[in-house]
Amino acid sequence: MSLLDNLNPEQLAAVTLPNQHALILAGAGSGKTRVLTTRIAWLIQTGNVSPGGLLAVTFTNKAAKEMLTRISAQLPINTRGMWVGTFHGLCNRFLRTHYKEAGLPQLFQILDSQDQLAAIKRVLRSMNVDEDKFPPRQVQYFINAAKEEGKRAAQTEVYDDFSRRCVEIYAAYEEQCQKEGVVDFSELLLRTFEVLSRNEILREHYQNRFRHILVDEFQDTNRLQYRWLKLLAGPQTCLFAVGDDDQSIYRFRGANVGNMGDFERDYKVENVIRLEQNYRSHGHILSAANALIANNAKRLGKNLWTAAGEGEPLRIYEAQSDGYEAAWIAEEVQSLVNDGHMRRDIAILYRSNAQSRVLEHALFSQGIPYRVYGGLRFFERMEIKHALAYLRLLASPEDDGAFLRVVNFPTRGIGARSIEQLQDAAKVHGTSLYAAVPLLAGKAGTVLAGFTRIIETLKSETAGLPLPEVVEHMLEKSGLIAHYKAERDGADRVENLNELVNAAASFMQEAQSGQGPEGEPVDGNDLGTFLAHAVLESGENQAAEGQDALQMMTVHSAKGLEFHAVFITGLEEGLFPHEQSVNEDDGLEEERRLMYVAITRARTRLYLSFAQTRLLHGQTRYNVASRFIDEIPEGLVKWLTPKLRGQAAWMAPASEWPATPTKLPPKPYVSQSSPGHGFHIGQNVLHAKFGQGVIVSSEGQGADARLQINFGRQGMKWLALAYAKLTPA
DNA sequence: AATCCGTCTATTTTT
DNA sequence: TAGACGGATT
Repeated sequence: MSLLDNLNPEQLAAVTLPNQHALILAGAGSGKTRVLTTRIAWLIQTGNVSPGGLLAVTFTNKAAKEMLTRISAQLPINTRGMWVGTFHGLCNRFLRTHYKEAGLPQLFQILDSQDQLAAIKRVLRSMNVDEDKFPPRQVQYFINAAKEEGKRAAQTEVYDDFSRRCVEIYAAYEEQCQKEGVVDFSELLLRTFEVLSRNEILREHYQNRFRHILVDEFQDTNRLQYRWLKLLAGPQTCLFAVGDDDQSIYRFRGANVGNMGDFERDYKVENVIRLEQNYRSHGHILSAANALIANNAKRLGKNLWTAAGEGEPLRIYEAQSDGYEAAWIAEEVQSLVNDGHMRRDIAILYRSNAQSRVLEHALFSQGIPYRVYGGLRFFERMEIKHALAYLRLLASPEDDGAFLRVVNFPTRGIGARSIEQLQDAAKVHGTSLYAAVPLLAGKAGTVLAGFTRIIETLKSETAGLPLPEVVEHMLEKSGLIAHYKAERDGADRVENLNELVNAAASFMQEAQSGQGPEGEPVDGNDLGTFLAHAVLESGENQAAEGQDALQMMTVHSAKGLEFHAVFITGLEEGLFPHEQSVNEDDGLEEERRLMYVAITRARTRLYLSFAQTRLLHGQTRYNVASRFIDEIPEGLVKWLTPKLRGQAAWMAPASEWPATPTKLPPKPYVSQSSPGHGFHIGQNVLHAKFGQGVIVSSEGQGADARLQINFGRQGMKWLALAYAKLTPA
């Protein structure tokens, strides 16, 4: 069996491309990962390159891991020596090796976004900056945006008072990080980039080493990442970029689709290979996706096709309210399960996390097991962050962030006054907080010395111990376990802390088996390596797999996944496309790409649903169906509810009604709020012809608002507010 | 040091 | 509506 068996002509062309730069436009479900890994295997097998000459970069650890597994499955070689990992993981590896050239301490610590925010808050406080005028989050965004443009504070341009001050804060933040020996996520990239730019010897070394650089999800790269790639790629390096501009959905975090076009131009790419055969979805689903995305103007161009049949039409459901929508979905899921489908092969997708609530409620009351993706991950939990802070102090006492986090946690009578004195002393002597402790006299000095003694004792007691035992020891001696055991709802936290010991154990095990997270053996006993691992790979953001459960997630997190049946919910103007995106430059097109991603997740069955009314932020909103529904050709869809322009579904004759959910949500929706005009739901009104009635529901806003009114004997009517002469009764 | 209360805010997310 | 956060209270 050859590597190249069963590849289609385009895949084959991509895999066996001679040594040159290449851009692969890989549509959804077109076998992108397979091409990437087979290309690597092929390059090695044909002797084009040795594993050490390969660099493959991804965005997520999951993708990197998957790539390594698949390469190993295809080739009986050791993947050791190959650089496969995330941008951040690879930069970390580089900086650990060349810490001197990078001007970093050997055991530099990595800050995650939370830590970074805390560090920025400290800077703001030390500079006496008004946090109302300069919200820490905004400053964080500013700094990261600058770094992702490759700019230091000195090079960051200023256009107003706000940005001027932000640049000053940026400069102070840089200085603080340097002093404390910490590095944030974007710093990993920028620092590596700078070292490579300025150090010719190193640059040439790596340029000579890496003969082939492969990039996954190229449409998601930001400007700095692209420049980083350009720097690593020497005259003899072939760049192989795989991406899909139609699936570019991360502009909001700096992704620059333009990199694809730039790459084509910068490297005079002769071969743009399109992978357009889709192996995932049935015909109607693909046609819907193609038709929808054709509404975007800025595209490189691509049309998916499948050898599979047309399959079923897309099913569209219009619900009276979000509650009804959820109840209907729950019933439909149950009937799919009754038909023998696994719950894990069914997904409910939504645009924003807030939508999961109603859905969860309906699923819960029908007793359908489900898993919601997103939320806190293991290494981001408070108790874990505390534990890691103790470990960080063991590894590097200069880490003021870690120091402040746990100096008084669990509480040991070290108040704000003591900390303030300590900070002053540290500032005067130019030392870290930890090193400044012996400088303090009096009560503050005593209590603080008590803390450093704990750390010192811990350090000597754990010297030479295996990592899991170090962690176990730390949990005891720090008092963390005791603290959470004493706390009312601390049981889960204690469990998580114990899980940290297991995490350390399995980290070591993985390290000893020769496969570090980046594919190279690591010193499994190295506390510093474990800490970096914890930050860079903060773990699954979902608890135990366990039973067969329905999958719930945002459309963003569904990217790259596929399911037998998919529900795309909340397809309403304002929600999907989101109202905030519509104002953004290119926002609508990105929303459409998001919808494209959502549609292409489905293999055989796709449901689209929307609700006339939705409770959002404690207010009832009256919604119109999403324009994306209109963009799907009629011939591909089947309306489960009567398609009535602007009319409520329940106005249709009973015969046309779909099966009503048997279990309705407990409270459909009750609202007294009004959408802009003077009338509200439940209000009694008088009409010249129909007499007295009560407002049942409404839709639209302002001048084109329409009200549904129950006139009792005269029946239910929809009236346009602008024409019906209504008076409050 | 812990608890309470008012205020604010509310797309999308990986590293 | 609900959650997170900061400041004030006990």
